[in-house]
Amino acid sequence: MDFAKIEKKWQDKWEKSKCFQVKEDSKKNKYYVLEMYPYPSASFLHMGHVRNYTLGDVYARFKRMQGFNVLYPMGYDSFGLPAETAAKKVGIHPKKYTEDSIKKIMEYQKALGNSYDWSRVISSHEPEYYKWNQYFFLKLYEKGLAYRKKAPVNWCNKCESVLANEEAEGGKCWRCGEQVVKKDMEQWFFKITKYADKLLNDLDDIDWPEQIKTMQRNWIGRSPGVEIDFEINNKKWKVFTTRPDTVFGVTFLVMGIKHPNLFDIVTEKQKKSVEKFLEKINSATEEDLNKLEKEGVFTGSYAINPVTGDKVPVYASNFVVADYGSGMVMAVPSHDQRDFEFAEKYNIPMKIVVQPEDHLSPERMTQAYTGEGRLVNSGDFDGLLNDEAKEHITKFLEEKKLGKRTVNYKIRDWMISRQRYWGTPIPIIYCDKCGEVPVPEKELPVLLPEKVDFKTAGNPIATSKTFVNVKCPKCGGKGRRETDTMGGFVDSSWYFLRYCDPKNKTKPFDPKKTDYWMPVDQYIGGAEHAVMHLMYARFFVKALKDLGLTNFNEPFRKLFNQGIVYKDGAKMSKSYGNVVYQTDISKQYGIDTARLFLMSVSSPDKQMEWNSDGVEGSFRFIKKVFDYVEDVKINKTTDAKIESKLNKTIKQVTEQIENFDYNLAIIGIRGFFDSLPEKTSKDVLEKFLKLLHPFCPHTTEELWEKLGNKNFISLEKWPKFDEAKINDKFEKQEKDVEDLINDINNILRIVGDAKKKKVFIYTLPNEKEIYSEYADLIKKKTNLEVFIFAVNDAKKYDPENKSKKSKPSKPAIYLE
RNA sequence: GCGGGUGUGCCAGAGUGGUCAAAUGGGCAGGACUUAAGAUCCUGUGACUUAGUGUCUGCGUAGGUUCGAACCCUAUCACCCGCACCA
Repeated sequence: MDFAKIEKKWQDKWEKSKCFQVKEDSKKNKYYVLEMYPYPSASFLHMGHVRNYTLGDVYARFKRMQGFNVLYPMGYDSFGLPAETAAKKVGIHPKKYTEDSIKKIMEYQKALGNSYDWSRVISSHEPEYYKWNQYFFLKLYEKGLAYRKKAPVNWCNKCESVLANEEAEGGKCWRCGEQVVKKDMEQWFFKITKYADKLLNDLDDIDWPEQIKTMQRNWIGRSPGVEIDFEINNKKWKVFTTRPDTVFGVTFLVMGIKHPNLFDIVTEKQKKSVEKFLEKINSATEEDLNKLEKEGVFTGSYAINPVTGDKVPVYASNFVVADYGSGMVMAVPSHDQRDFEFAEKYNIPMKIVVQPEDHLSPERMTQAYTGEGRLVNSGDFDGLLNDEAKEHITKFLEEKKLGKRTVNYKIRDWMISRQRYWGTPIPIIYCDKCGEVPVPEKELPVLLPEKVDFKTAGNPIATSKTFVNVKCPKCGGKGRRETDTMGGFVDSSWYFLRYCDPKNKTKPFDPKKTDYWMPVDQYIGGAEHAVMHLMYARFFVKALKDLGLTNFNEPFRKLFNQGIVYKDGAKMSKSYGNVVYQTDISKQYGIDTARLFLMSVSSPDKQMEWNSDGVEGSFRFIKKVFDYVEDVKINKTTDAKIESKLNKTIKQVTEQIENFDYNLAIIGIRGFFDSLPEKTSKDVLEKFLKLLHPFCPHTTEELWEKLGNKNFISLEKWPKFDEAKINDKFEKQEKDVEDLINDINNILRIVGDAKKKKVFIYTLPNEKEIYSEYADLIKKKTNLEVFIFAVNDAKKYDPENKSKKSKPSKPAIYLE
């Protein structure tokens, strides 16, 4: 079996025949299988990649054989930092670096034998692709969904450059080691928050792992509550709370120290101490900030509690997030742990307003009470269960115009701008007269300048004068082009749409085509994208729908998270130095072995420990199949036993592949193969090959051809099972025979006498025929000469009269 | 701290109330074949016991529910992954 030759042969044939290229066909049901497109940073594939791609290919091949029109494309997420870093370090242009990598990766991917439609390859760094990023940006900008505002970025003073989070790890600049500071700079955003509710609610309609949905729900962080007006120095300030039931217990207010209007309420007298406090917090490094406990400072002002009229002090503290809610909270130390800790530290009194059965008293409390109880010290609301009181007090506040219901979200707008070269230029021009001016659509794409200086600090793109200095599209005056580029998540938010129509020159895609193919039926990728890519892509699709460009709500109907491949206790990756390359295995055993092995060791959604030992087993199996099919004698008929087992196997394997229980499916296929007799029918063989095909496409194509078929097994119909042919009687028989064999072997072991050469089996008269059918098997498994008698057989050989022990399904045994 | 997950035999990994001493593969041991090695095939692989039997121990640890638990519940430990003061 020359697997290298076989692989090459079929990969060439597939490519030449274009058999995996698809087009829209209204007569056929479509199925869109997609793996998250890879970032082409590494020019090799390791077992983690092979596992991921095989996972998708098995599904695509399975669905194709089931008669679906399967779209299964591949492409490259080719913009991004690593290429730029390489350019700076080694002096290779990111474009060359990227395109070289893509070439290599593609070569390795093709060697996997996956059934991609290679005519649809896209790379996001190509102008034909990123042009449409710019187009979408302009559309979103028109609708007010793209906007610019100040936001903090990582900044290195020495390099005078913005740093990506990865470059600012540990709060130090990766290049010079300088302390990284947070600096407010103008940044571009997409208004994902506008879609918060849709993003949350539509999760119910998609078939994703619960874990990912939960992560997205938490990330969106919807919390309904009330905004209450507190008066400070005769001015109303809004305060958001989810616990209006505790409003009578407010003993102080806290404003976030980053609140833009903090100094409006700081009194002259307190100014110095507030400033000192801010200085202290600001000088702390990013790392220390996370460990910092709740600290605060009195602002000098007092607020009036709208329901009690009490005057309570207003503090500023680091524990309040300035850009959530109103950036200020009402503190109820008796019923909120954070407020409790703060109050203890600064000796602020507390007031109990929710009283549980076992009475609380402020003196004895060691932590806040956040449970259920009845209201006390709350005026007319006393006696209500606090849960009911929430609603009553909210109504009261609304009636008295002291507050109103609102919903807050944790999710923030999506910051898309990067002060980086290797990305899509943002199509905006700044003009002294006209301000921020979008580039007219017909001037797209705004090409990324190739000749830039990677040596100087800052964003390399800014070194291209021809790029930066342009005329204002509005007034023709002097303009300056935006030098920020879009982060890579913009690219990956719609690439699955481009696959539907990858060569379209006039539009990002033809809606007729996306309407046919979308949504992606089965998306496959790592869980690490739970709240980034998967959220952005959902937002994008929803926004595009509102722009009238598409007709569907969700991009990915089903999602499957593959498990990570580990080795020596760490995730397989180049940086850990524990990679096993695709070629390490394929050279020695062939790629089908690698595929089969990876799919059989464990459930695909679980992490797995790489262990090369097991590969042998998969290799042996493929070899056995190969030898068997080459030498098998073809029988015209098939006996009912095999027929039953075959149909049962088809039934189970079909279900198992559908549910991604690939490991179990393979066990079933192997089990069926083991039960094949020396002679078998072509039909059985062909069905068996079809079941195996998604896992071992090359081997099965080769054997399919050997059986005299001229077409591709890849395009054959998935076998159907016939429930009527499944007969459990055979299974019972098999089990009985197996028991018998075990018994014989058991006796052999007990007597410890290797001299036994013959086994005499005494069955009930009506069972003799059944056991006789298995005589060969019994011989094989016991290594004894087999004689089978019915108990009433007058001529039977039975010197010890064992035959009287015979029972139904349990023949008697005598060894000699 | 919160949320999610995992913990099974020498190893990897199935199994989620009885049919479980626990699939499948690997490793290891023994046997067949062979001049030999390899390949292939068969058997065994918790303990004790037994002409095909029976008993005990056992699925992170400790309890509980049940006629019955690897599987359900409670507590606990370990590891992994997210989020991280969101009022």
